[in-house]
Amino acid sequence: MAERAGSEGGDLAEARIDAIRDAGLVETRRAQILDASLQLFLKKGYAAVTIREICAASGVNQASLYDYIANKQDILRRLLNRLWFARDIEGLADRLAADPAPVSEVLRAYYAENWKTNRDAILLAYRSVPHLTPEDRKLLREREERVIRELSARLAERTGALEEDPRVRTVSNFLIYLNAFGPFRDWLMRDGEEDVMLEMVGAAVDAMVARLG
Amino acid sequence: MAERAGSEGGDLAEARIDAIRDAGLVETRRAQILDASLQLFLKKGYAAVTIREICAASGVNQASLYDYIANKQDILRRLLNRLWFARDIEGLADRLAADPAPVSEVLRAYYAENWKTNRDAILLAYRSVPHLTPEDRKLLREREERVIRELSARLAERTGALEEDPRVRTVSNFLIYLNAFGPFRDWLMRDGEEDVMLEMVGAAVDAMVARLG
DNA sequence: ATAGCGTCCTGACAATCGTCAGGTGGGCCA
DNA sequence: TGGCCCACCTGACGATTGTCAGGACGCTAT
Repeated sequence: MAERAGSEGGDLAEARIDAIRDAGLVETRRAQILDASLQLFLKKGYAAVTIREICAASGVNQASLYDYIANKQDILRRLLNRLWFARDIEGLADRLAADPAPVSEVLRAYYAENWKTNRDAILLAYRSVPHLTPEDRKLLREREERVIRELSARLAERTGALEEDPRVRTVSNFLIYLNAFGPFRDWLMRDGEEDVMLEMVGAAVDAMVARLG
Repeated sequence: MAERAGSEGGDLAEARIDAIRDAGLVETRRAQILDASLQLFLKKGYAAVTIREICAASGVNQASLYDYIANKQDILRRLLNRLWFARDIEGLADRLAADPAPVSEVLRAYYAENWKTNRDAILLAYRSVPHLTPEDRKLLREREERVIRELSARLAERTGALEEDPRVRTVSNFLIYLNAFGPFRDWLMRDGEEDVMLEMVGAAVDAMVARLG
């Protein structure tokens, strides 16, 4: 009924289509479609983008498009699976578990690395929420909850705070929100201020983490 | 050519319509239309909401609607003027100038008061950006820039940092972003954690402000 | 060369969109 | 009571939407 990506499950259901036999071709064309769609969705918003625009930008014929994706919603779901559900924000928890450096340093390093990479994923996910079905929205939320829970566990472990302490959960939530600072504000931030941004965000993170001790 | 709201200018152009004589009635109907539209825009996103839905929700006839607003874009512009441009985030700078309490306390008090009030304005503005004309987008950005500039001036004044210091600008930007934390994450935060949230955010703000000294 | 098959594309569908012309009705003033 | 003005509404317009049936095309194997 639905193909599943390689991850541990929990991602959005992707329709199966078997009109085209050549699996490699399917992959190629789907990549074209998804790449073009992402650009357009980010620029104009999901609902304002037409199938015809996607076809023009991806070079896929309007009828052929439906040999590779089931419908417009299916494009969004595949994009979110590719960007959001496969995104390595969960790596933050793993890194806290593995890296013996001080918590605040681990966090700073993480932000410095991921700030720009996650940009598209964050913007697409936050802005697409209204266009998702309730079930898909639920899955998005559950993934966030899971990430926050893992992060909380590592954070408690490293700072000595209790995992049930609501402050731990709040800080976790906050750390993830901080990761979206760059993407959401880059219509205002100028180039070259990124190091300043990191320094100040780092200071904020330090303070919050210190409170947990 | 365009009505102007009472504020100091810089808001979005609203079309003038003179089909209806009774000014009070115009105000009433427009309020109905804008209230209904806001709910729908927040729930489904601007592009996905139809005029027919707005009419059904507001109780205004589909043809009569155009006696009170010029077109769909006009609704969004009026909403942003009412919510975003009239929003009192600028009050943060004023408050910093007037309140002799420590900077961090002033900030905490501000967040505590405005967290929920600005919710709709923030979500609508952030999510509507793709549906605005380039000119309107420019006005949104200019307003943010202005707010940040004023905030930077007060912040420099109070902390002794130089106004040209890029860290000041970054912290200002950050303070405004923080104001959107609640709205953006309330699909995850549970009720009753607001005080915890404020405590941790407060600690973060303290740390950043201290760095400016 | 020809048959067979898998991909691509022309062209169109029903539905829905934003918008509005033009008629209707009811209340107010003479 | 009659006329008029003004807000309301019916009904429809052209355009655009997501979707797809069915034919055209090109390749490969014989």
